[in-house]
Amino acid sequence: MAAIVHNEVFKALADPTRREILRLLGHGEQSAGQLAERFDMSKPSMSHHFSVLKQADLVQSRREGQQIFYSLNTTVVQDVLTWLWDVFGSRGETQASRDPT
Amino acid sequence: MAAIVHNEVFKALADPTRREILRLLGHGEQSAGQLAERFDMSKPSMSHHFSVLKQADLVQSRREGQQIFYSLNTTVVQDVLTWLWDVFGSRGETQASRDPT
DNA sequence: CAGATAATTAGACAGTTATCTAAATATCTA
DNA sequence: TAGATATTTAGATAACTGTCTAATTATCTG
Repeated sequence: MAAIVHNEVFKALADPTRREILRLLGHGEQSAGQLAERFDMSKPSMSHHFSVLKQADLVQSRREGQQIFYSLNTTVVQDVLTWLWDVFGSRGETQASRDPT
Repeated sequence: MAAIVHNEVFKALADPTRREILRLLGHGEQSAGQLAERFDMSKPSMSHHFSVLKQADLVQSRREGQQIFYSLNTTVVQDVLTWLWDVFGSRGETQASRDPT
């Protein structure tokens, strides 16, 4: 049940643009173009952010014709929540197994 | 209830050393020296990490004689949990208040 | 006060990251 | 196949970050 959270996940969350992308994807999947037009940033830069999120396994992608649709991968974020809860949430309670990073 | 999480908080969590510091502080407050001797890293480097954590308001410090004791600031992490939950936690369930945009 | 201890600040440096423009790849349609 | 559209890849660069050593500050004690 360890819920290992790789460093990539935290690094991916460290950028405000990427967090905003995740928040938008919270409304449902969107194409790269749809996402990109919401930001004042070049498309290659946006593509870079998609890549980081994908590498962290925070999002999934699917091609449909010329477009690529991104969506949240909620299970990984469950792991982040678990990590945070493990460190901060159980203050003063029984110390179960603890997972390094 | 918005639970604004500053960028500093996520940037602070992006480093594995800092996450380990937080984890250790989960057992209770510790002095800078006690924490530092757990890591294969110079004391100034550790001090830098303490500073980042403090700036993010993830930890608090208190001086006792020559030593400075650090402890978790759990309320800020509650905000992180809330942010994550807001984005990822309620997928597919009853749609409570969700941030517009 | 002088010396010891605990911790931080200052400054330098290597590695990483976010961003851009230009070029390439993939797909659709006429 | 040629052209249009959607997206990524390549390469460059400025800014940021983590680390170190050396120096400084703060506190305690004889």
